[in-house]
Amino acid sequence: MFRTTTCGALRGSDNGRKVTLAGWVDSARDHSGVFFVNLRDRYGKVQTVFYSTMADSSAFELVKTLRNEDVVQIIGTVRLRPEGLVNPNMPTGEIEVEAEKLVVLNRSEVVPFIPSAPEVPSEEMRLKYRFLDLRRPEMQRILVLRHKMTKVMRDFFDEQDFVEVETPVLGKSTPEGARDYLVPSRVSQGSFYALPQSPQLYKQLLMIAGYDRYMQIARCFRDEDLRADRQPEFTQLDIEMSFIEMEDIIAMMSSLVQRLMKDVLGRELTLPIPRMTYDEAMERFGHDAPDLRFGMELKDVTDVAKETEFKVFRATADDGGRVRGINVKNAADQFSRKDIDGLTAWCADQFGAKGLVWFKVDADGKLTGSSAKFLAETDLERIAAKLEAEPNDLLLFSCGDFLLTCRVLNGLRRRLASQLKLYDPSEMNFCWIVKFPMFDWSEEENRWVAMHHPFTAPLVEDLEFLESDPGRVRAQAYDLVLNGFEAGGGTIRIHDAETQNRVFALLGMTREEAKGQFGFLLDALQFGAPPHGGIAFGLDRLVMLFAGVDNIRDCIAFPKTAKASDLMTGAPSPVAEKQLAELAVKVDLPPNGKNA
RNA sequence: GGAGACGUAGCUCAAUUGGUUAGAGUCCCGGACUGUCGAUCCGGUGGUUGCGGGUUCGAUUCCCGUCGUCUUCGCCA
Repeated sequence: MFRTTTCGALRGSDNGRKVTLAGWVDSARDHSGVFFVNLRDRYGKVQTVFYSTMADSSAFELVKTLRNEDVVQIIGTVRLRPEGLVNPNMPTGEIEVEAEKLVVLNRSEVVPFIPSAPEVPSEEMRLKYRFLDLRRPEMQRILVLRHKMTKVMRDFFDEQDFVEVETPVLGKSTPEGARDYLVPSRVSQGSFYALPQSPQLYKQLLMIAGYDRYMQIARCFRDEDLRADRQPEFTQLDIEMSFIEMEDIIAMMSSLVQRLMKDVLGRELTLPIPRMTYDEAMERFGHDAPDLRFGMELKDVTDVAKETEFKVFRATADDGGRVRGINVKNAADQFSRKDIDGLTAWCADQFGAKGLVWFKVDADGKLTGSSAKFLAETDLERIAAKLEAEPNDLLLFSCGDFLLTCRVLNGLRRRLASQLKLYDPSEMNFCWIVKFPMFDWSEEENRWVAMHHPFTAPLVEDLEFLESDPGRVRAQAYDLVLNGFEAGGGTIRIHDAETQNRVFALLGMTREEAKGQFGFLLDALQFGAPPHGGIAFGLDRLVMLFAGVDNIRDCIAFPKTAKASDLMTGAPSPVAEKQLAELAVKVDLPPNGKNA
């Protein structure tokens, strides 16, 4: 037997047990007559001790040659540590293993970095030597947490009669949505598969096929630029149900989240999860995924702006724009003029804000600041009242069209809350956002585009405006928000061909175009499609939030860099001419082609 | 596609307004030590300052380009 126990398992009660351990050398300490080796595996660490007086003297010579990350097997006896030498910082600190035999299973070269070192190496090093990085306890904690979460998900849905079905990875490219990853076909030269952005259409077809409760932990691909919380290859918990309404999905998923909180983090979550409409979220927080762990809500003062002579305010209001602001409570003394200029420049750079109007509240509750002199006393008082200004508050205002003020104030709100530590980072704050708009007007394409996807069902009460006032139509859509991140989202689908065709028409798609792209779905809708809907959670992001880390790469075993490359394997890479020839693919780099 | 930050020893970092031989910790090598646990102590090896160009008497430092990593805007139905 290679090992009779793991490195993290031994306790005082194992005193006297003869054990065989196997693992990596975490540290080796030479005290001449006594030699300590801390042995590590994914279950923990245990101290082993070698004495110069041990029976097998060759083992004592051998142990002196051990270096970090050598893989060894140690046979010995568990001993309670002598009095005063117990290490309370180690779970196995009550005991040590007195070695009798040492087998070197494999020597390690000198490692580029030591997994147990206190300083974390640069991310570049970690990604290049990911196998070493994954030896770090923090990475093991996250990957095990991820496993627990997917296990809870599978158990939960299994108990509710869901069926896990795998859908294809090689699929058909569709023009809507994100850029596709393409895979050339050898058998049909000149034709391409697309990797799925999500299993959306397949899961709807499964509903039509009668699998009324479907789940999948599905890999999805989107060839778009990356972010701290976005990878080109990511995982969704994908759900679809038949004969249900939005309330059923929300209840089901709320219950899952409650279970995850309980089983994974040991924390209670009281249901129901609060709800907010999209309009309310945009009005109060400037974003459709508001972070509700802190206040600093957006307040509108456009009506004051309309009546004032202060040009910045007045012009905005007269142009049909909005003047909105936030109150940074009790922070005026923490922001110098220079700091505020810094915030203004940041807003200009990040969101295209023309400027910020700011006031500080003095000890008498009066607004002061460079813009105060342009405003009448009564206007200042009205503004102060609307923002519930108190002495030493800092008020920041953004002027412009509604969406600009949303972007600017949401950005400021998040940045300042983080900077001023206005929330408990360990809080898990869930919220459902409902009643999203169906369509967005695209200036670029000069047409309406679907905000979710073109199979989303409109709210029944808004159906009548579908042609007359598309901007007014709201969708049967719902997002779960956790700590200001969109954790997941879903919709009730259109299940009749007539409504589907009306939506396609509004999106500027002819019947022929729709048929060409989604013909199989339109066909299927005519063969007995049940009412259905579903949702998908971003698993990597959910793990990130449950693990309390701020980076999705730490939640994926082998992630990609911001340029979508894998520093360990070197993917993507050029391929042999022969491979390209088989696929009838020609590489045509631009003259300044940056490709290697 | 745009913006910003960073790139110095194997690793983590320092280096004053641009100024002598680019330092420290760790790792590694050698030595000491019978109770350490981020061991300690003594000694030693280790550098094309990412790469290319420019300014300068002199560049880790300033400028331009380029590559890489990160953050972010656009983008992500």
